Parts: sequence; structure tokens; C-alpha cells
Amino acid sequence: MPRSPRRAFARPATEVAPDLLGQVLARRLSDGRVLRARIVETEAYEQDDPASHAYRGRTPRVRVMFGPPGHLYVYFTYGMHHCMNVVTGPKGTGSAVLLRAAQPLEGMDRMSVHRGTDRILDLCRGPGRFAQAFDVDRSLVRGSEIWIERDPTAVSAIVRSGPRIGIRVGTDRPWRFWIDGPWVSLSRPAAPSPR
DNA sequence: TCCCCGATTAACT
DNA sequence: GTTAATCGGGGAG
Repeated sequence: MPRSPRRAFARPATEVAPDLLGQVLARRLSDGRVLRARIVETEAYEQDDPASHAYRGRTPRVRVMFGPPGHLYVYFTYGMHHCMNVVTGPKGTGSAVLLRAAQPLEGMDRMSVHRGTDRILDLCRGPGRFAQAFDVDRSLVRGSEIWIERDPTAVSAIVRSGPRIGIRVGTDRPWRFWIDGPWVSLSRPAAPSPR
């Protein structure tokens, strides 16, 4: 599958976030094994957005958000979790798209080791889980083998949107985007229909 | 330097 | 439904 070029992310996060749905995050591990997962849930964080880490300007932590688009901004939170973001907008703009959930496609056995569970549904369901499944933390630096692919055979799905999760401000902006299904965070496998 | 709290998760009742 | 785990960022002093 073709890699999405960096310029594909040189747009507002609110445009990139829904566009990323259905695209595939891929990573080559040090032993050559490749992990792949289809992105099904994202959130946009713009610079003039009180919920964004970039809202208070350029600090050491968020400097990569202000860098060139297409890079990965990884942050550490709650003392134990890492979250992955794709940097968006032109260089100098502090914006990014949080990768919240994905459908595992390839390398699930390895993801299970990283996650410490065999439950496929839980491998990449939630931003902390997604990053852990891909063994991504702040040691990932420029040049690491991680990229995004666009699957030309993918069928388009209906993109839903709503308020972002886990924030106290900026809740009026409906900048969470997802594709319905069991892989989205805060969802459980569909219960048997009563009919 | 101190202190609060977070773009979360898992394990509880 | 609630809450502990766990630590770095960044504002206040």
C-alpha cells in the first residue's frame, strides 16, 4: 500500500482527522516484523484550542507539534500511558490529530505481547492501548520506521463526529471522529439484538 | 521548589 | 457506578 506523503498532513487538524479514518498505521519493529492497524477513531487539536497541549504556546514538550507535518507527537500522561498524534498544518502551526483507536490487521501476536492480553478487541481500543500495542513511547525519534498507508481498495464508511473525550474545556467543538464498529473506544462488542 | 492534575486504563463495588 | 495507579508538565510562589 502507498505511504501517505507528509504533505497530506499539511492541512488543518479538523480536516486531517476525519481523512485518517480507514487509513492504516504501520510500523516495522527492530526484528523486521511489521504491525498494521486500520485507524477508526481520531481527535483534532488545533492551536487556538483550550483543550490542546499547544494552547499555551511552544513548550519543550510540544515543540514537535509546531514542527513539520507528518511527524509523530507522543506524550506521556497519567504517569503510565503514551498517546500518539500525527502533526498537522504547516510548519510553525501547533496542531495534531490524536490516534484513539484502530482495528488490528497484521502482527496481532506481537501486539498481544506488548499489551499483555490476547483479547484482539482490546489491542488498539483507546489511545493508551493503541500506543502500547505498537510499542510506541517517547524514545521514538525521527527516522523510526513508522508510517501511514492509504489503502486504495478500502471502501468508504460513514464518518461520525462528536465531542472529544477526557477533556474539561473545548467540549463544544465536535472534533472527535470515528467509524462505527467494535474497534472504537468506549464501546463494547455489539450485544445480541433482542429481535 | 511546590503542587495540582491530566487528550487513560484496569480493577474494583 | 467509582477509584487507584503513577509521574511529568507547567503555573504559582
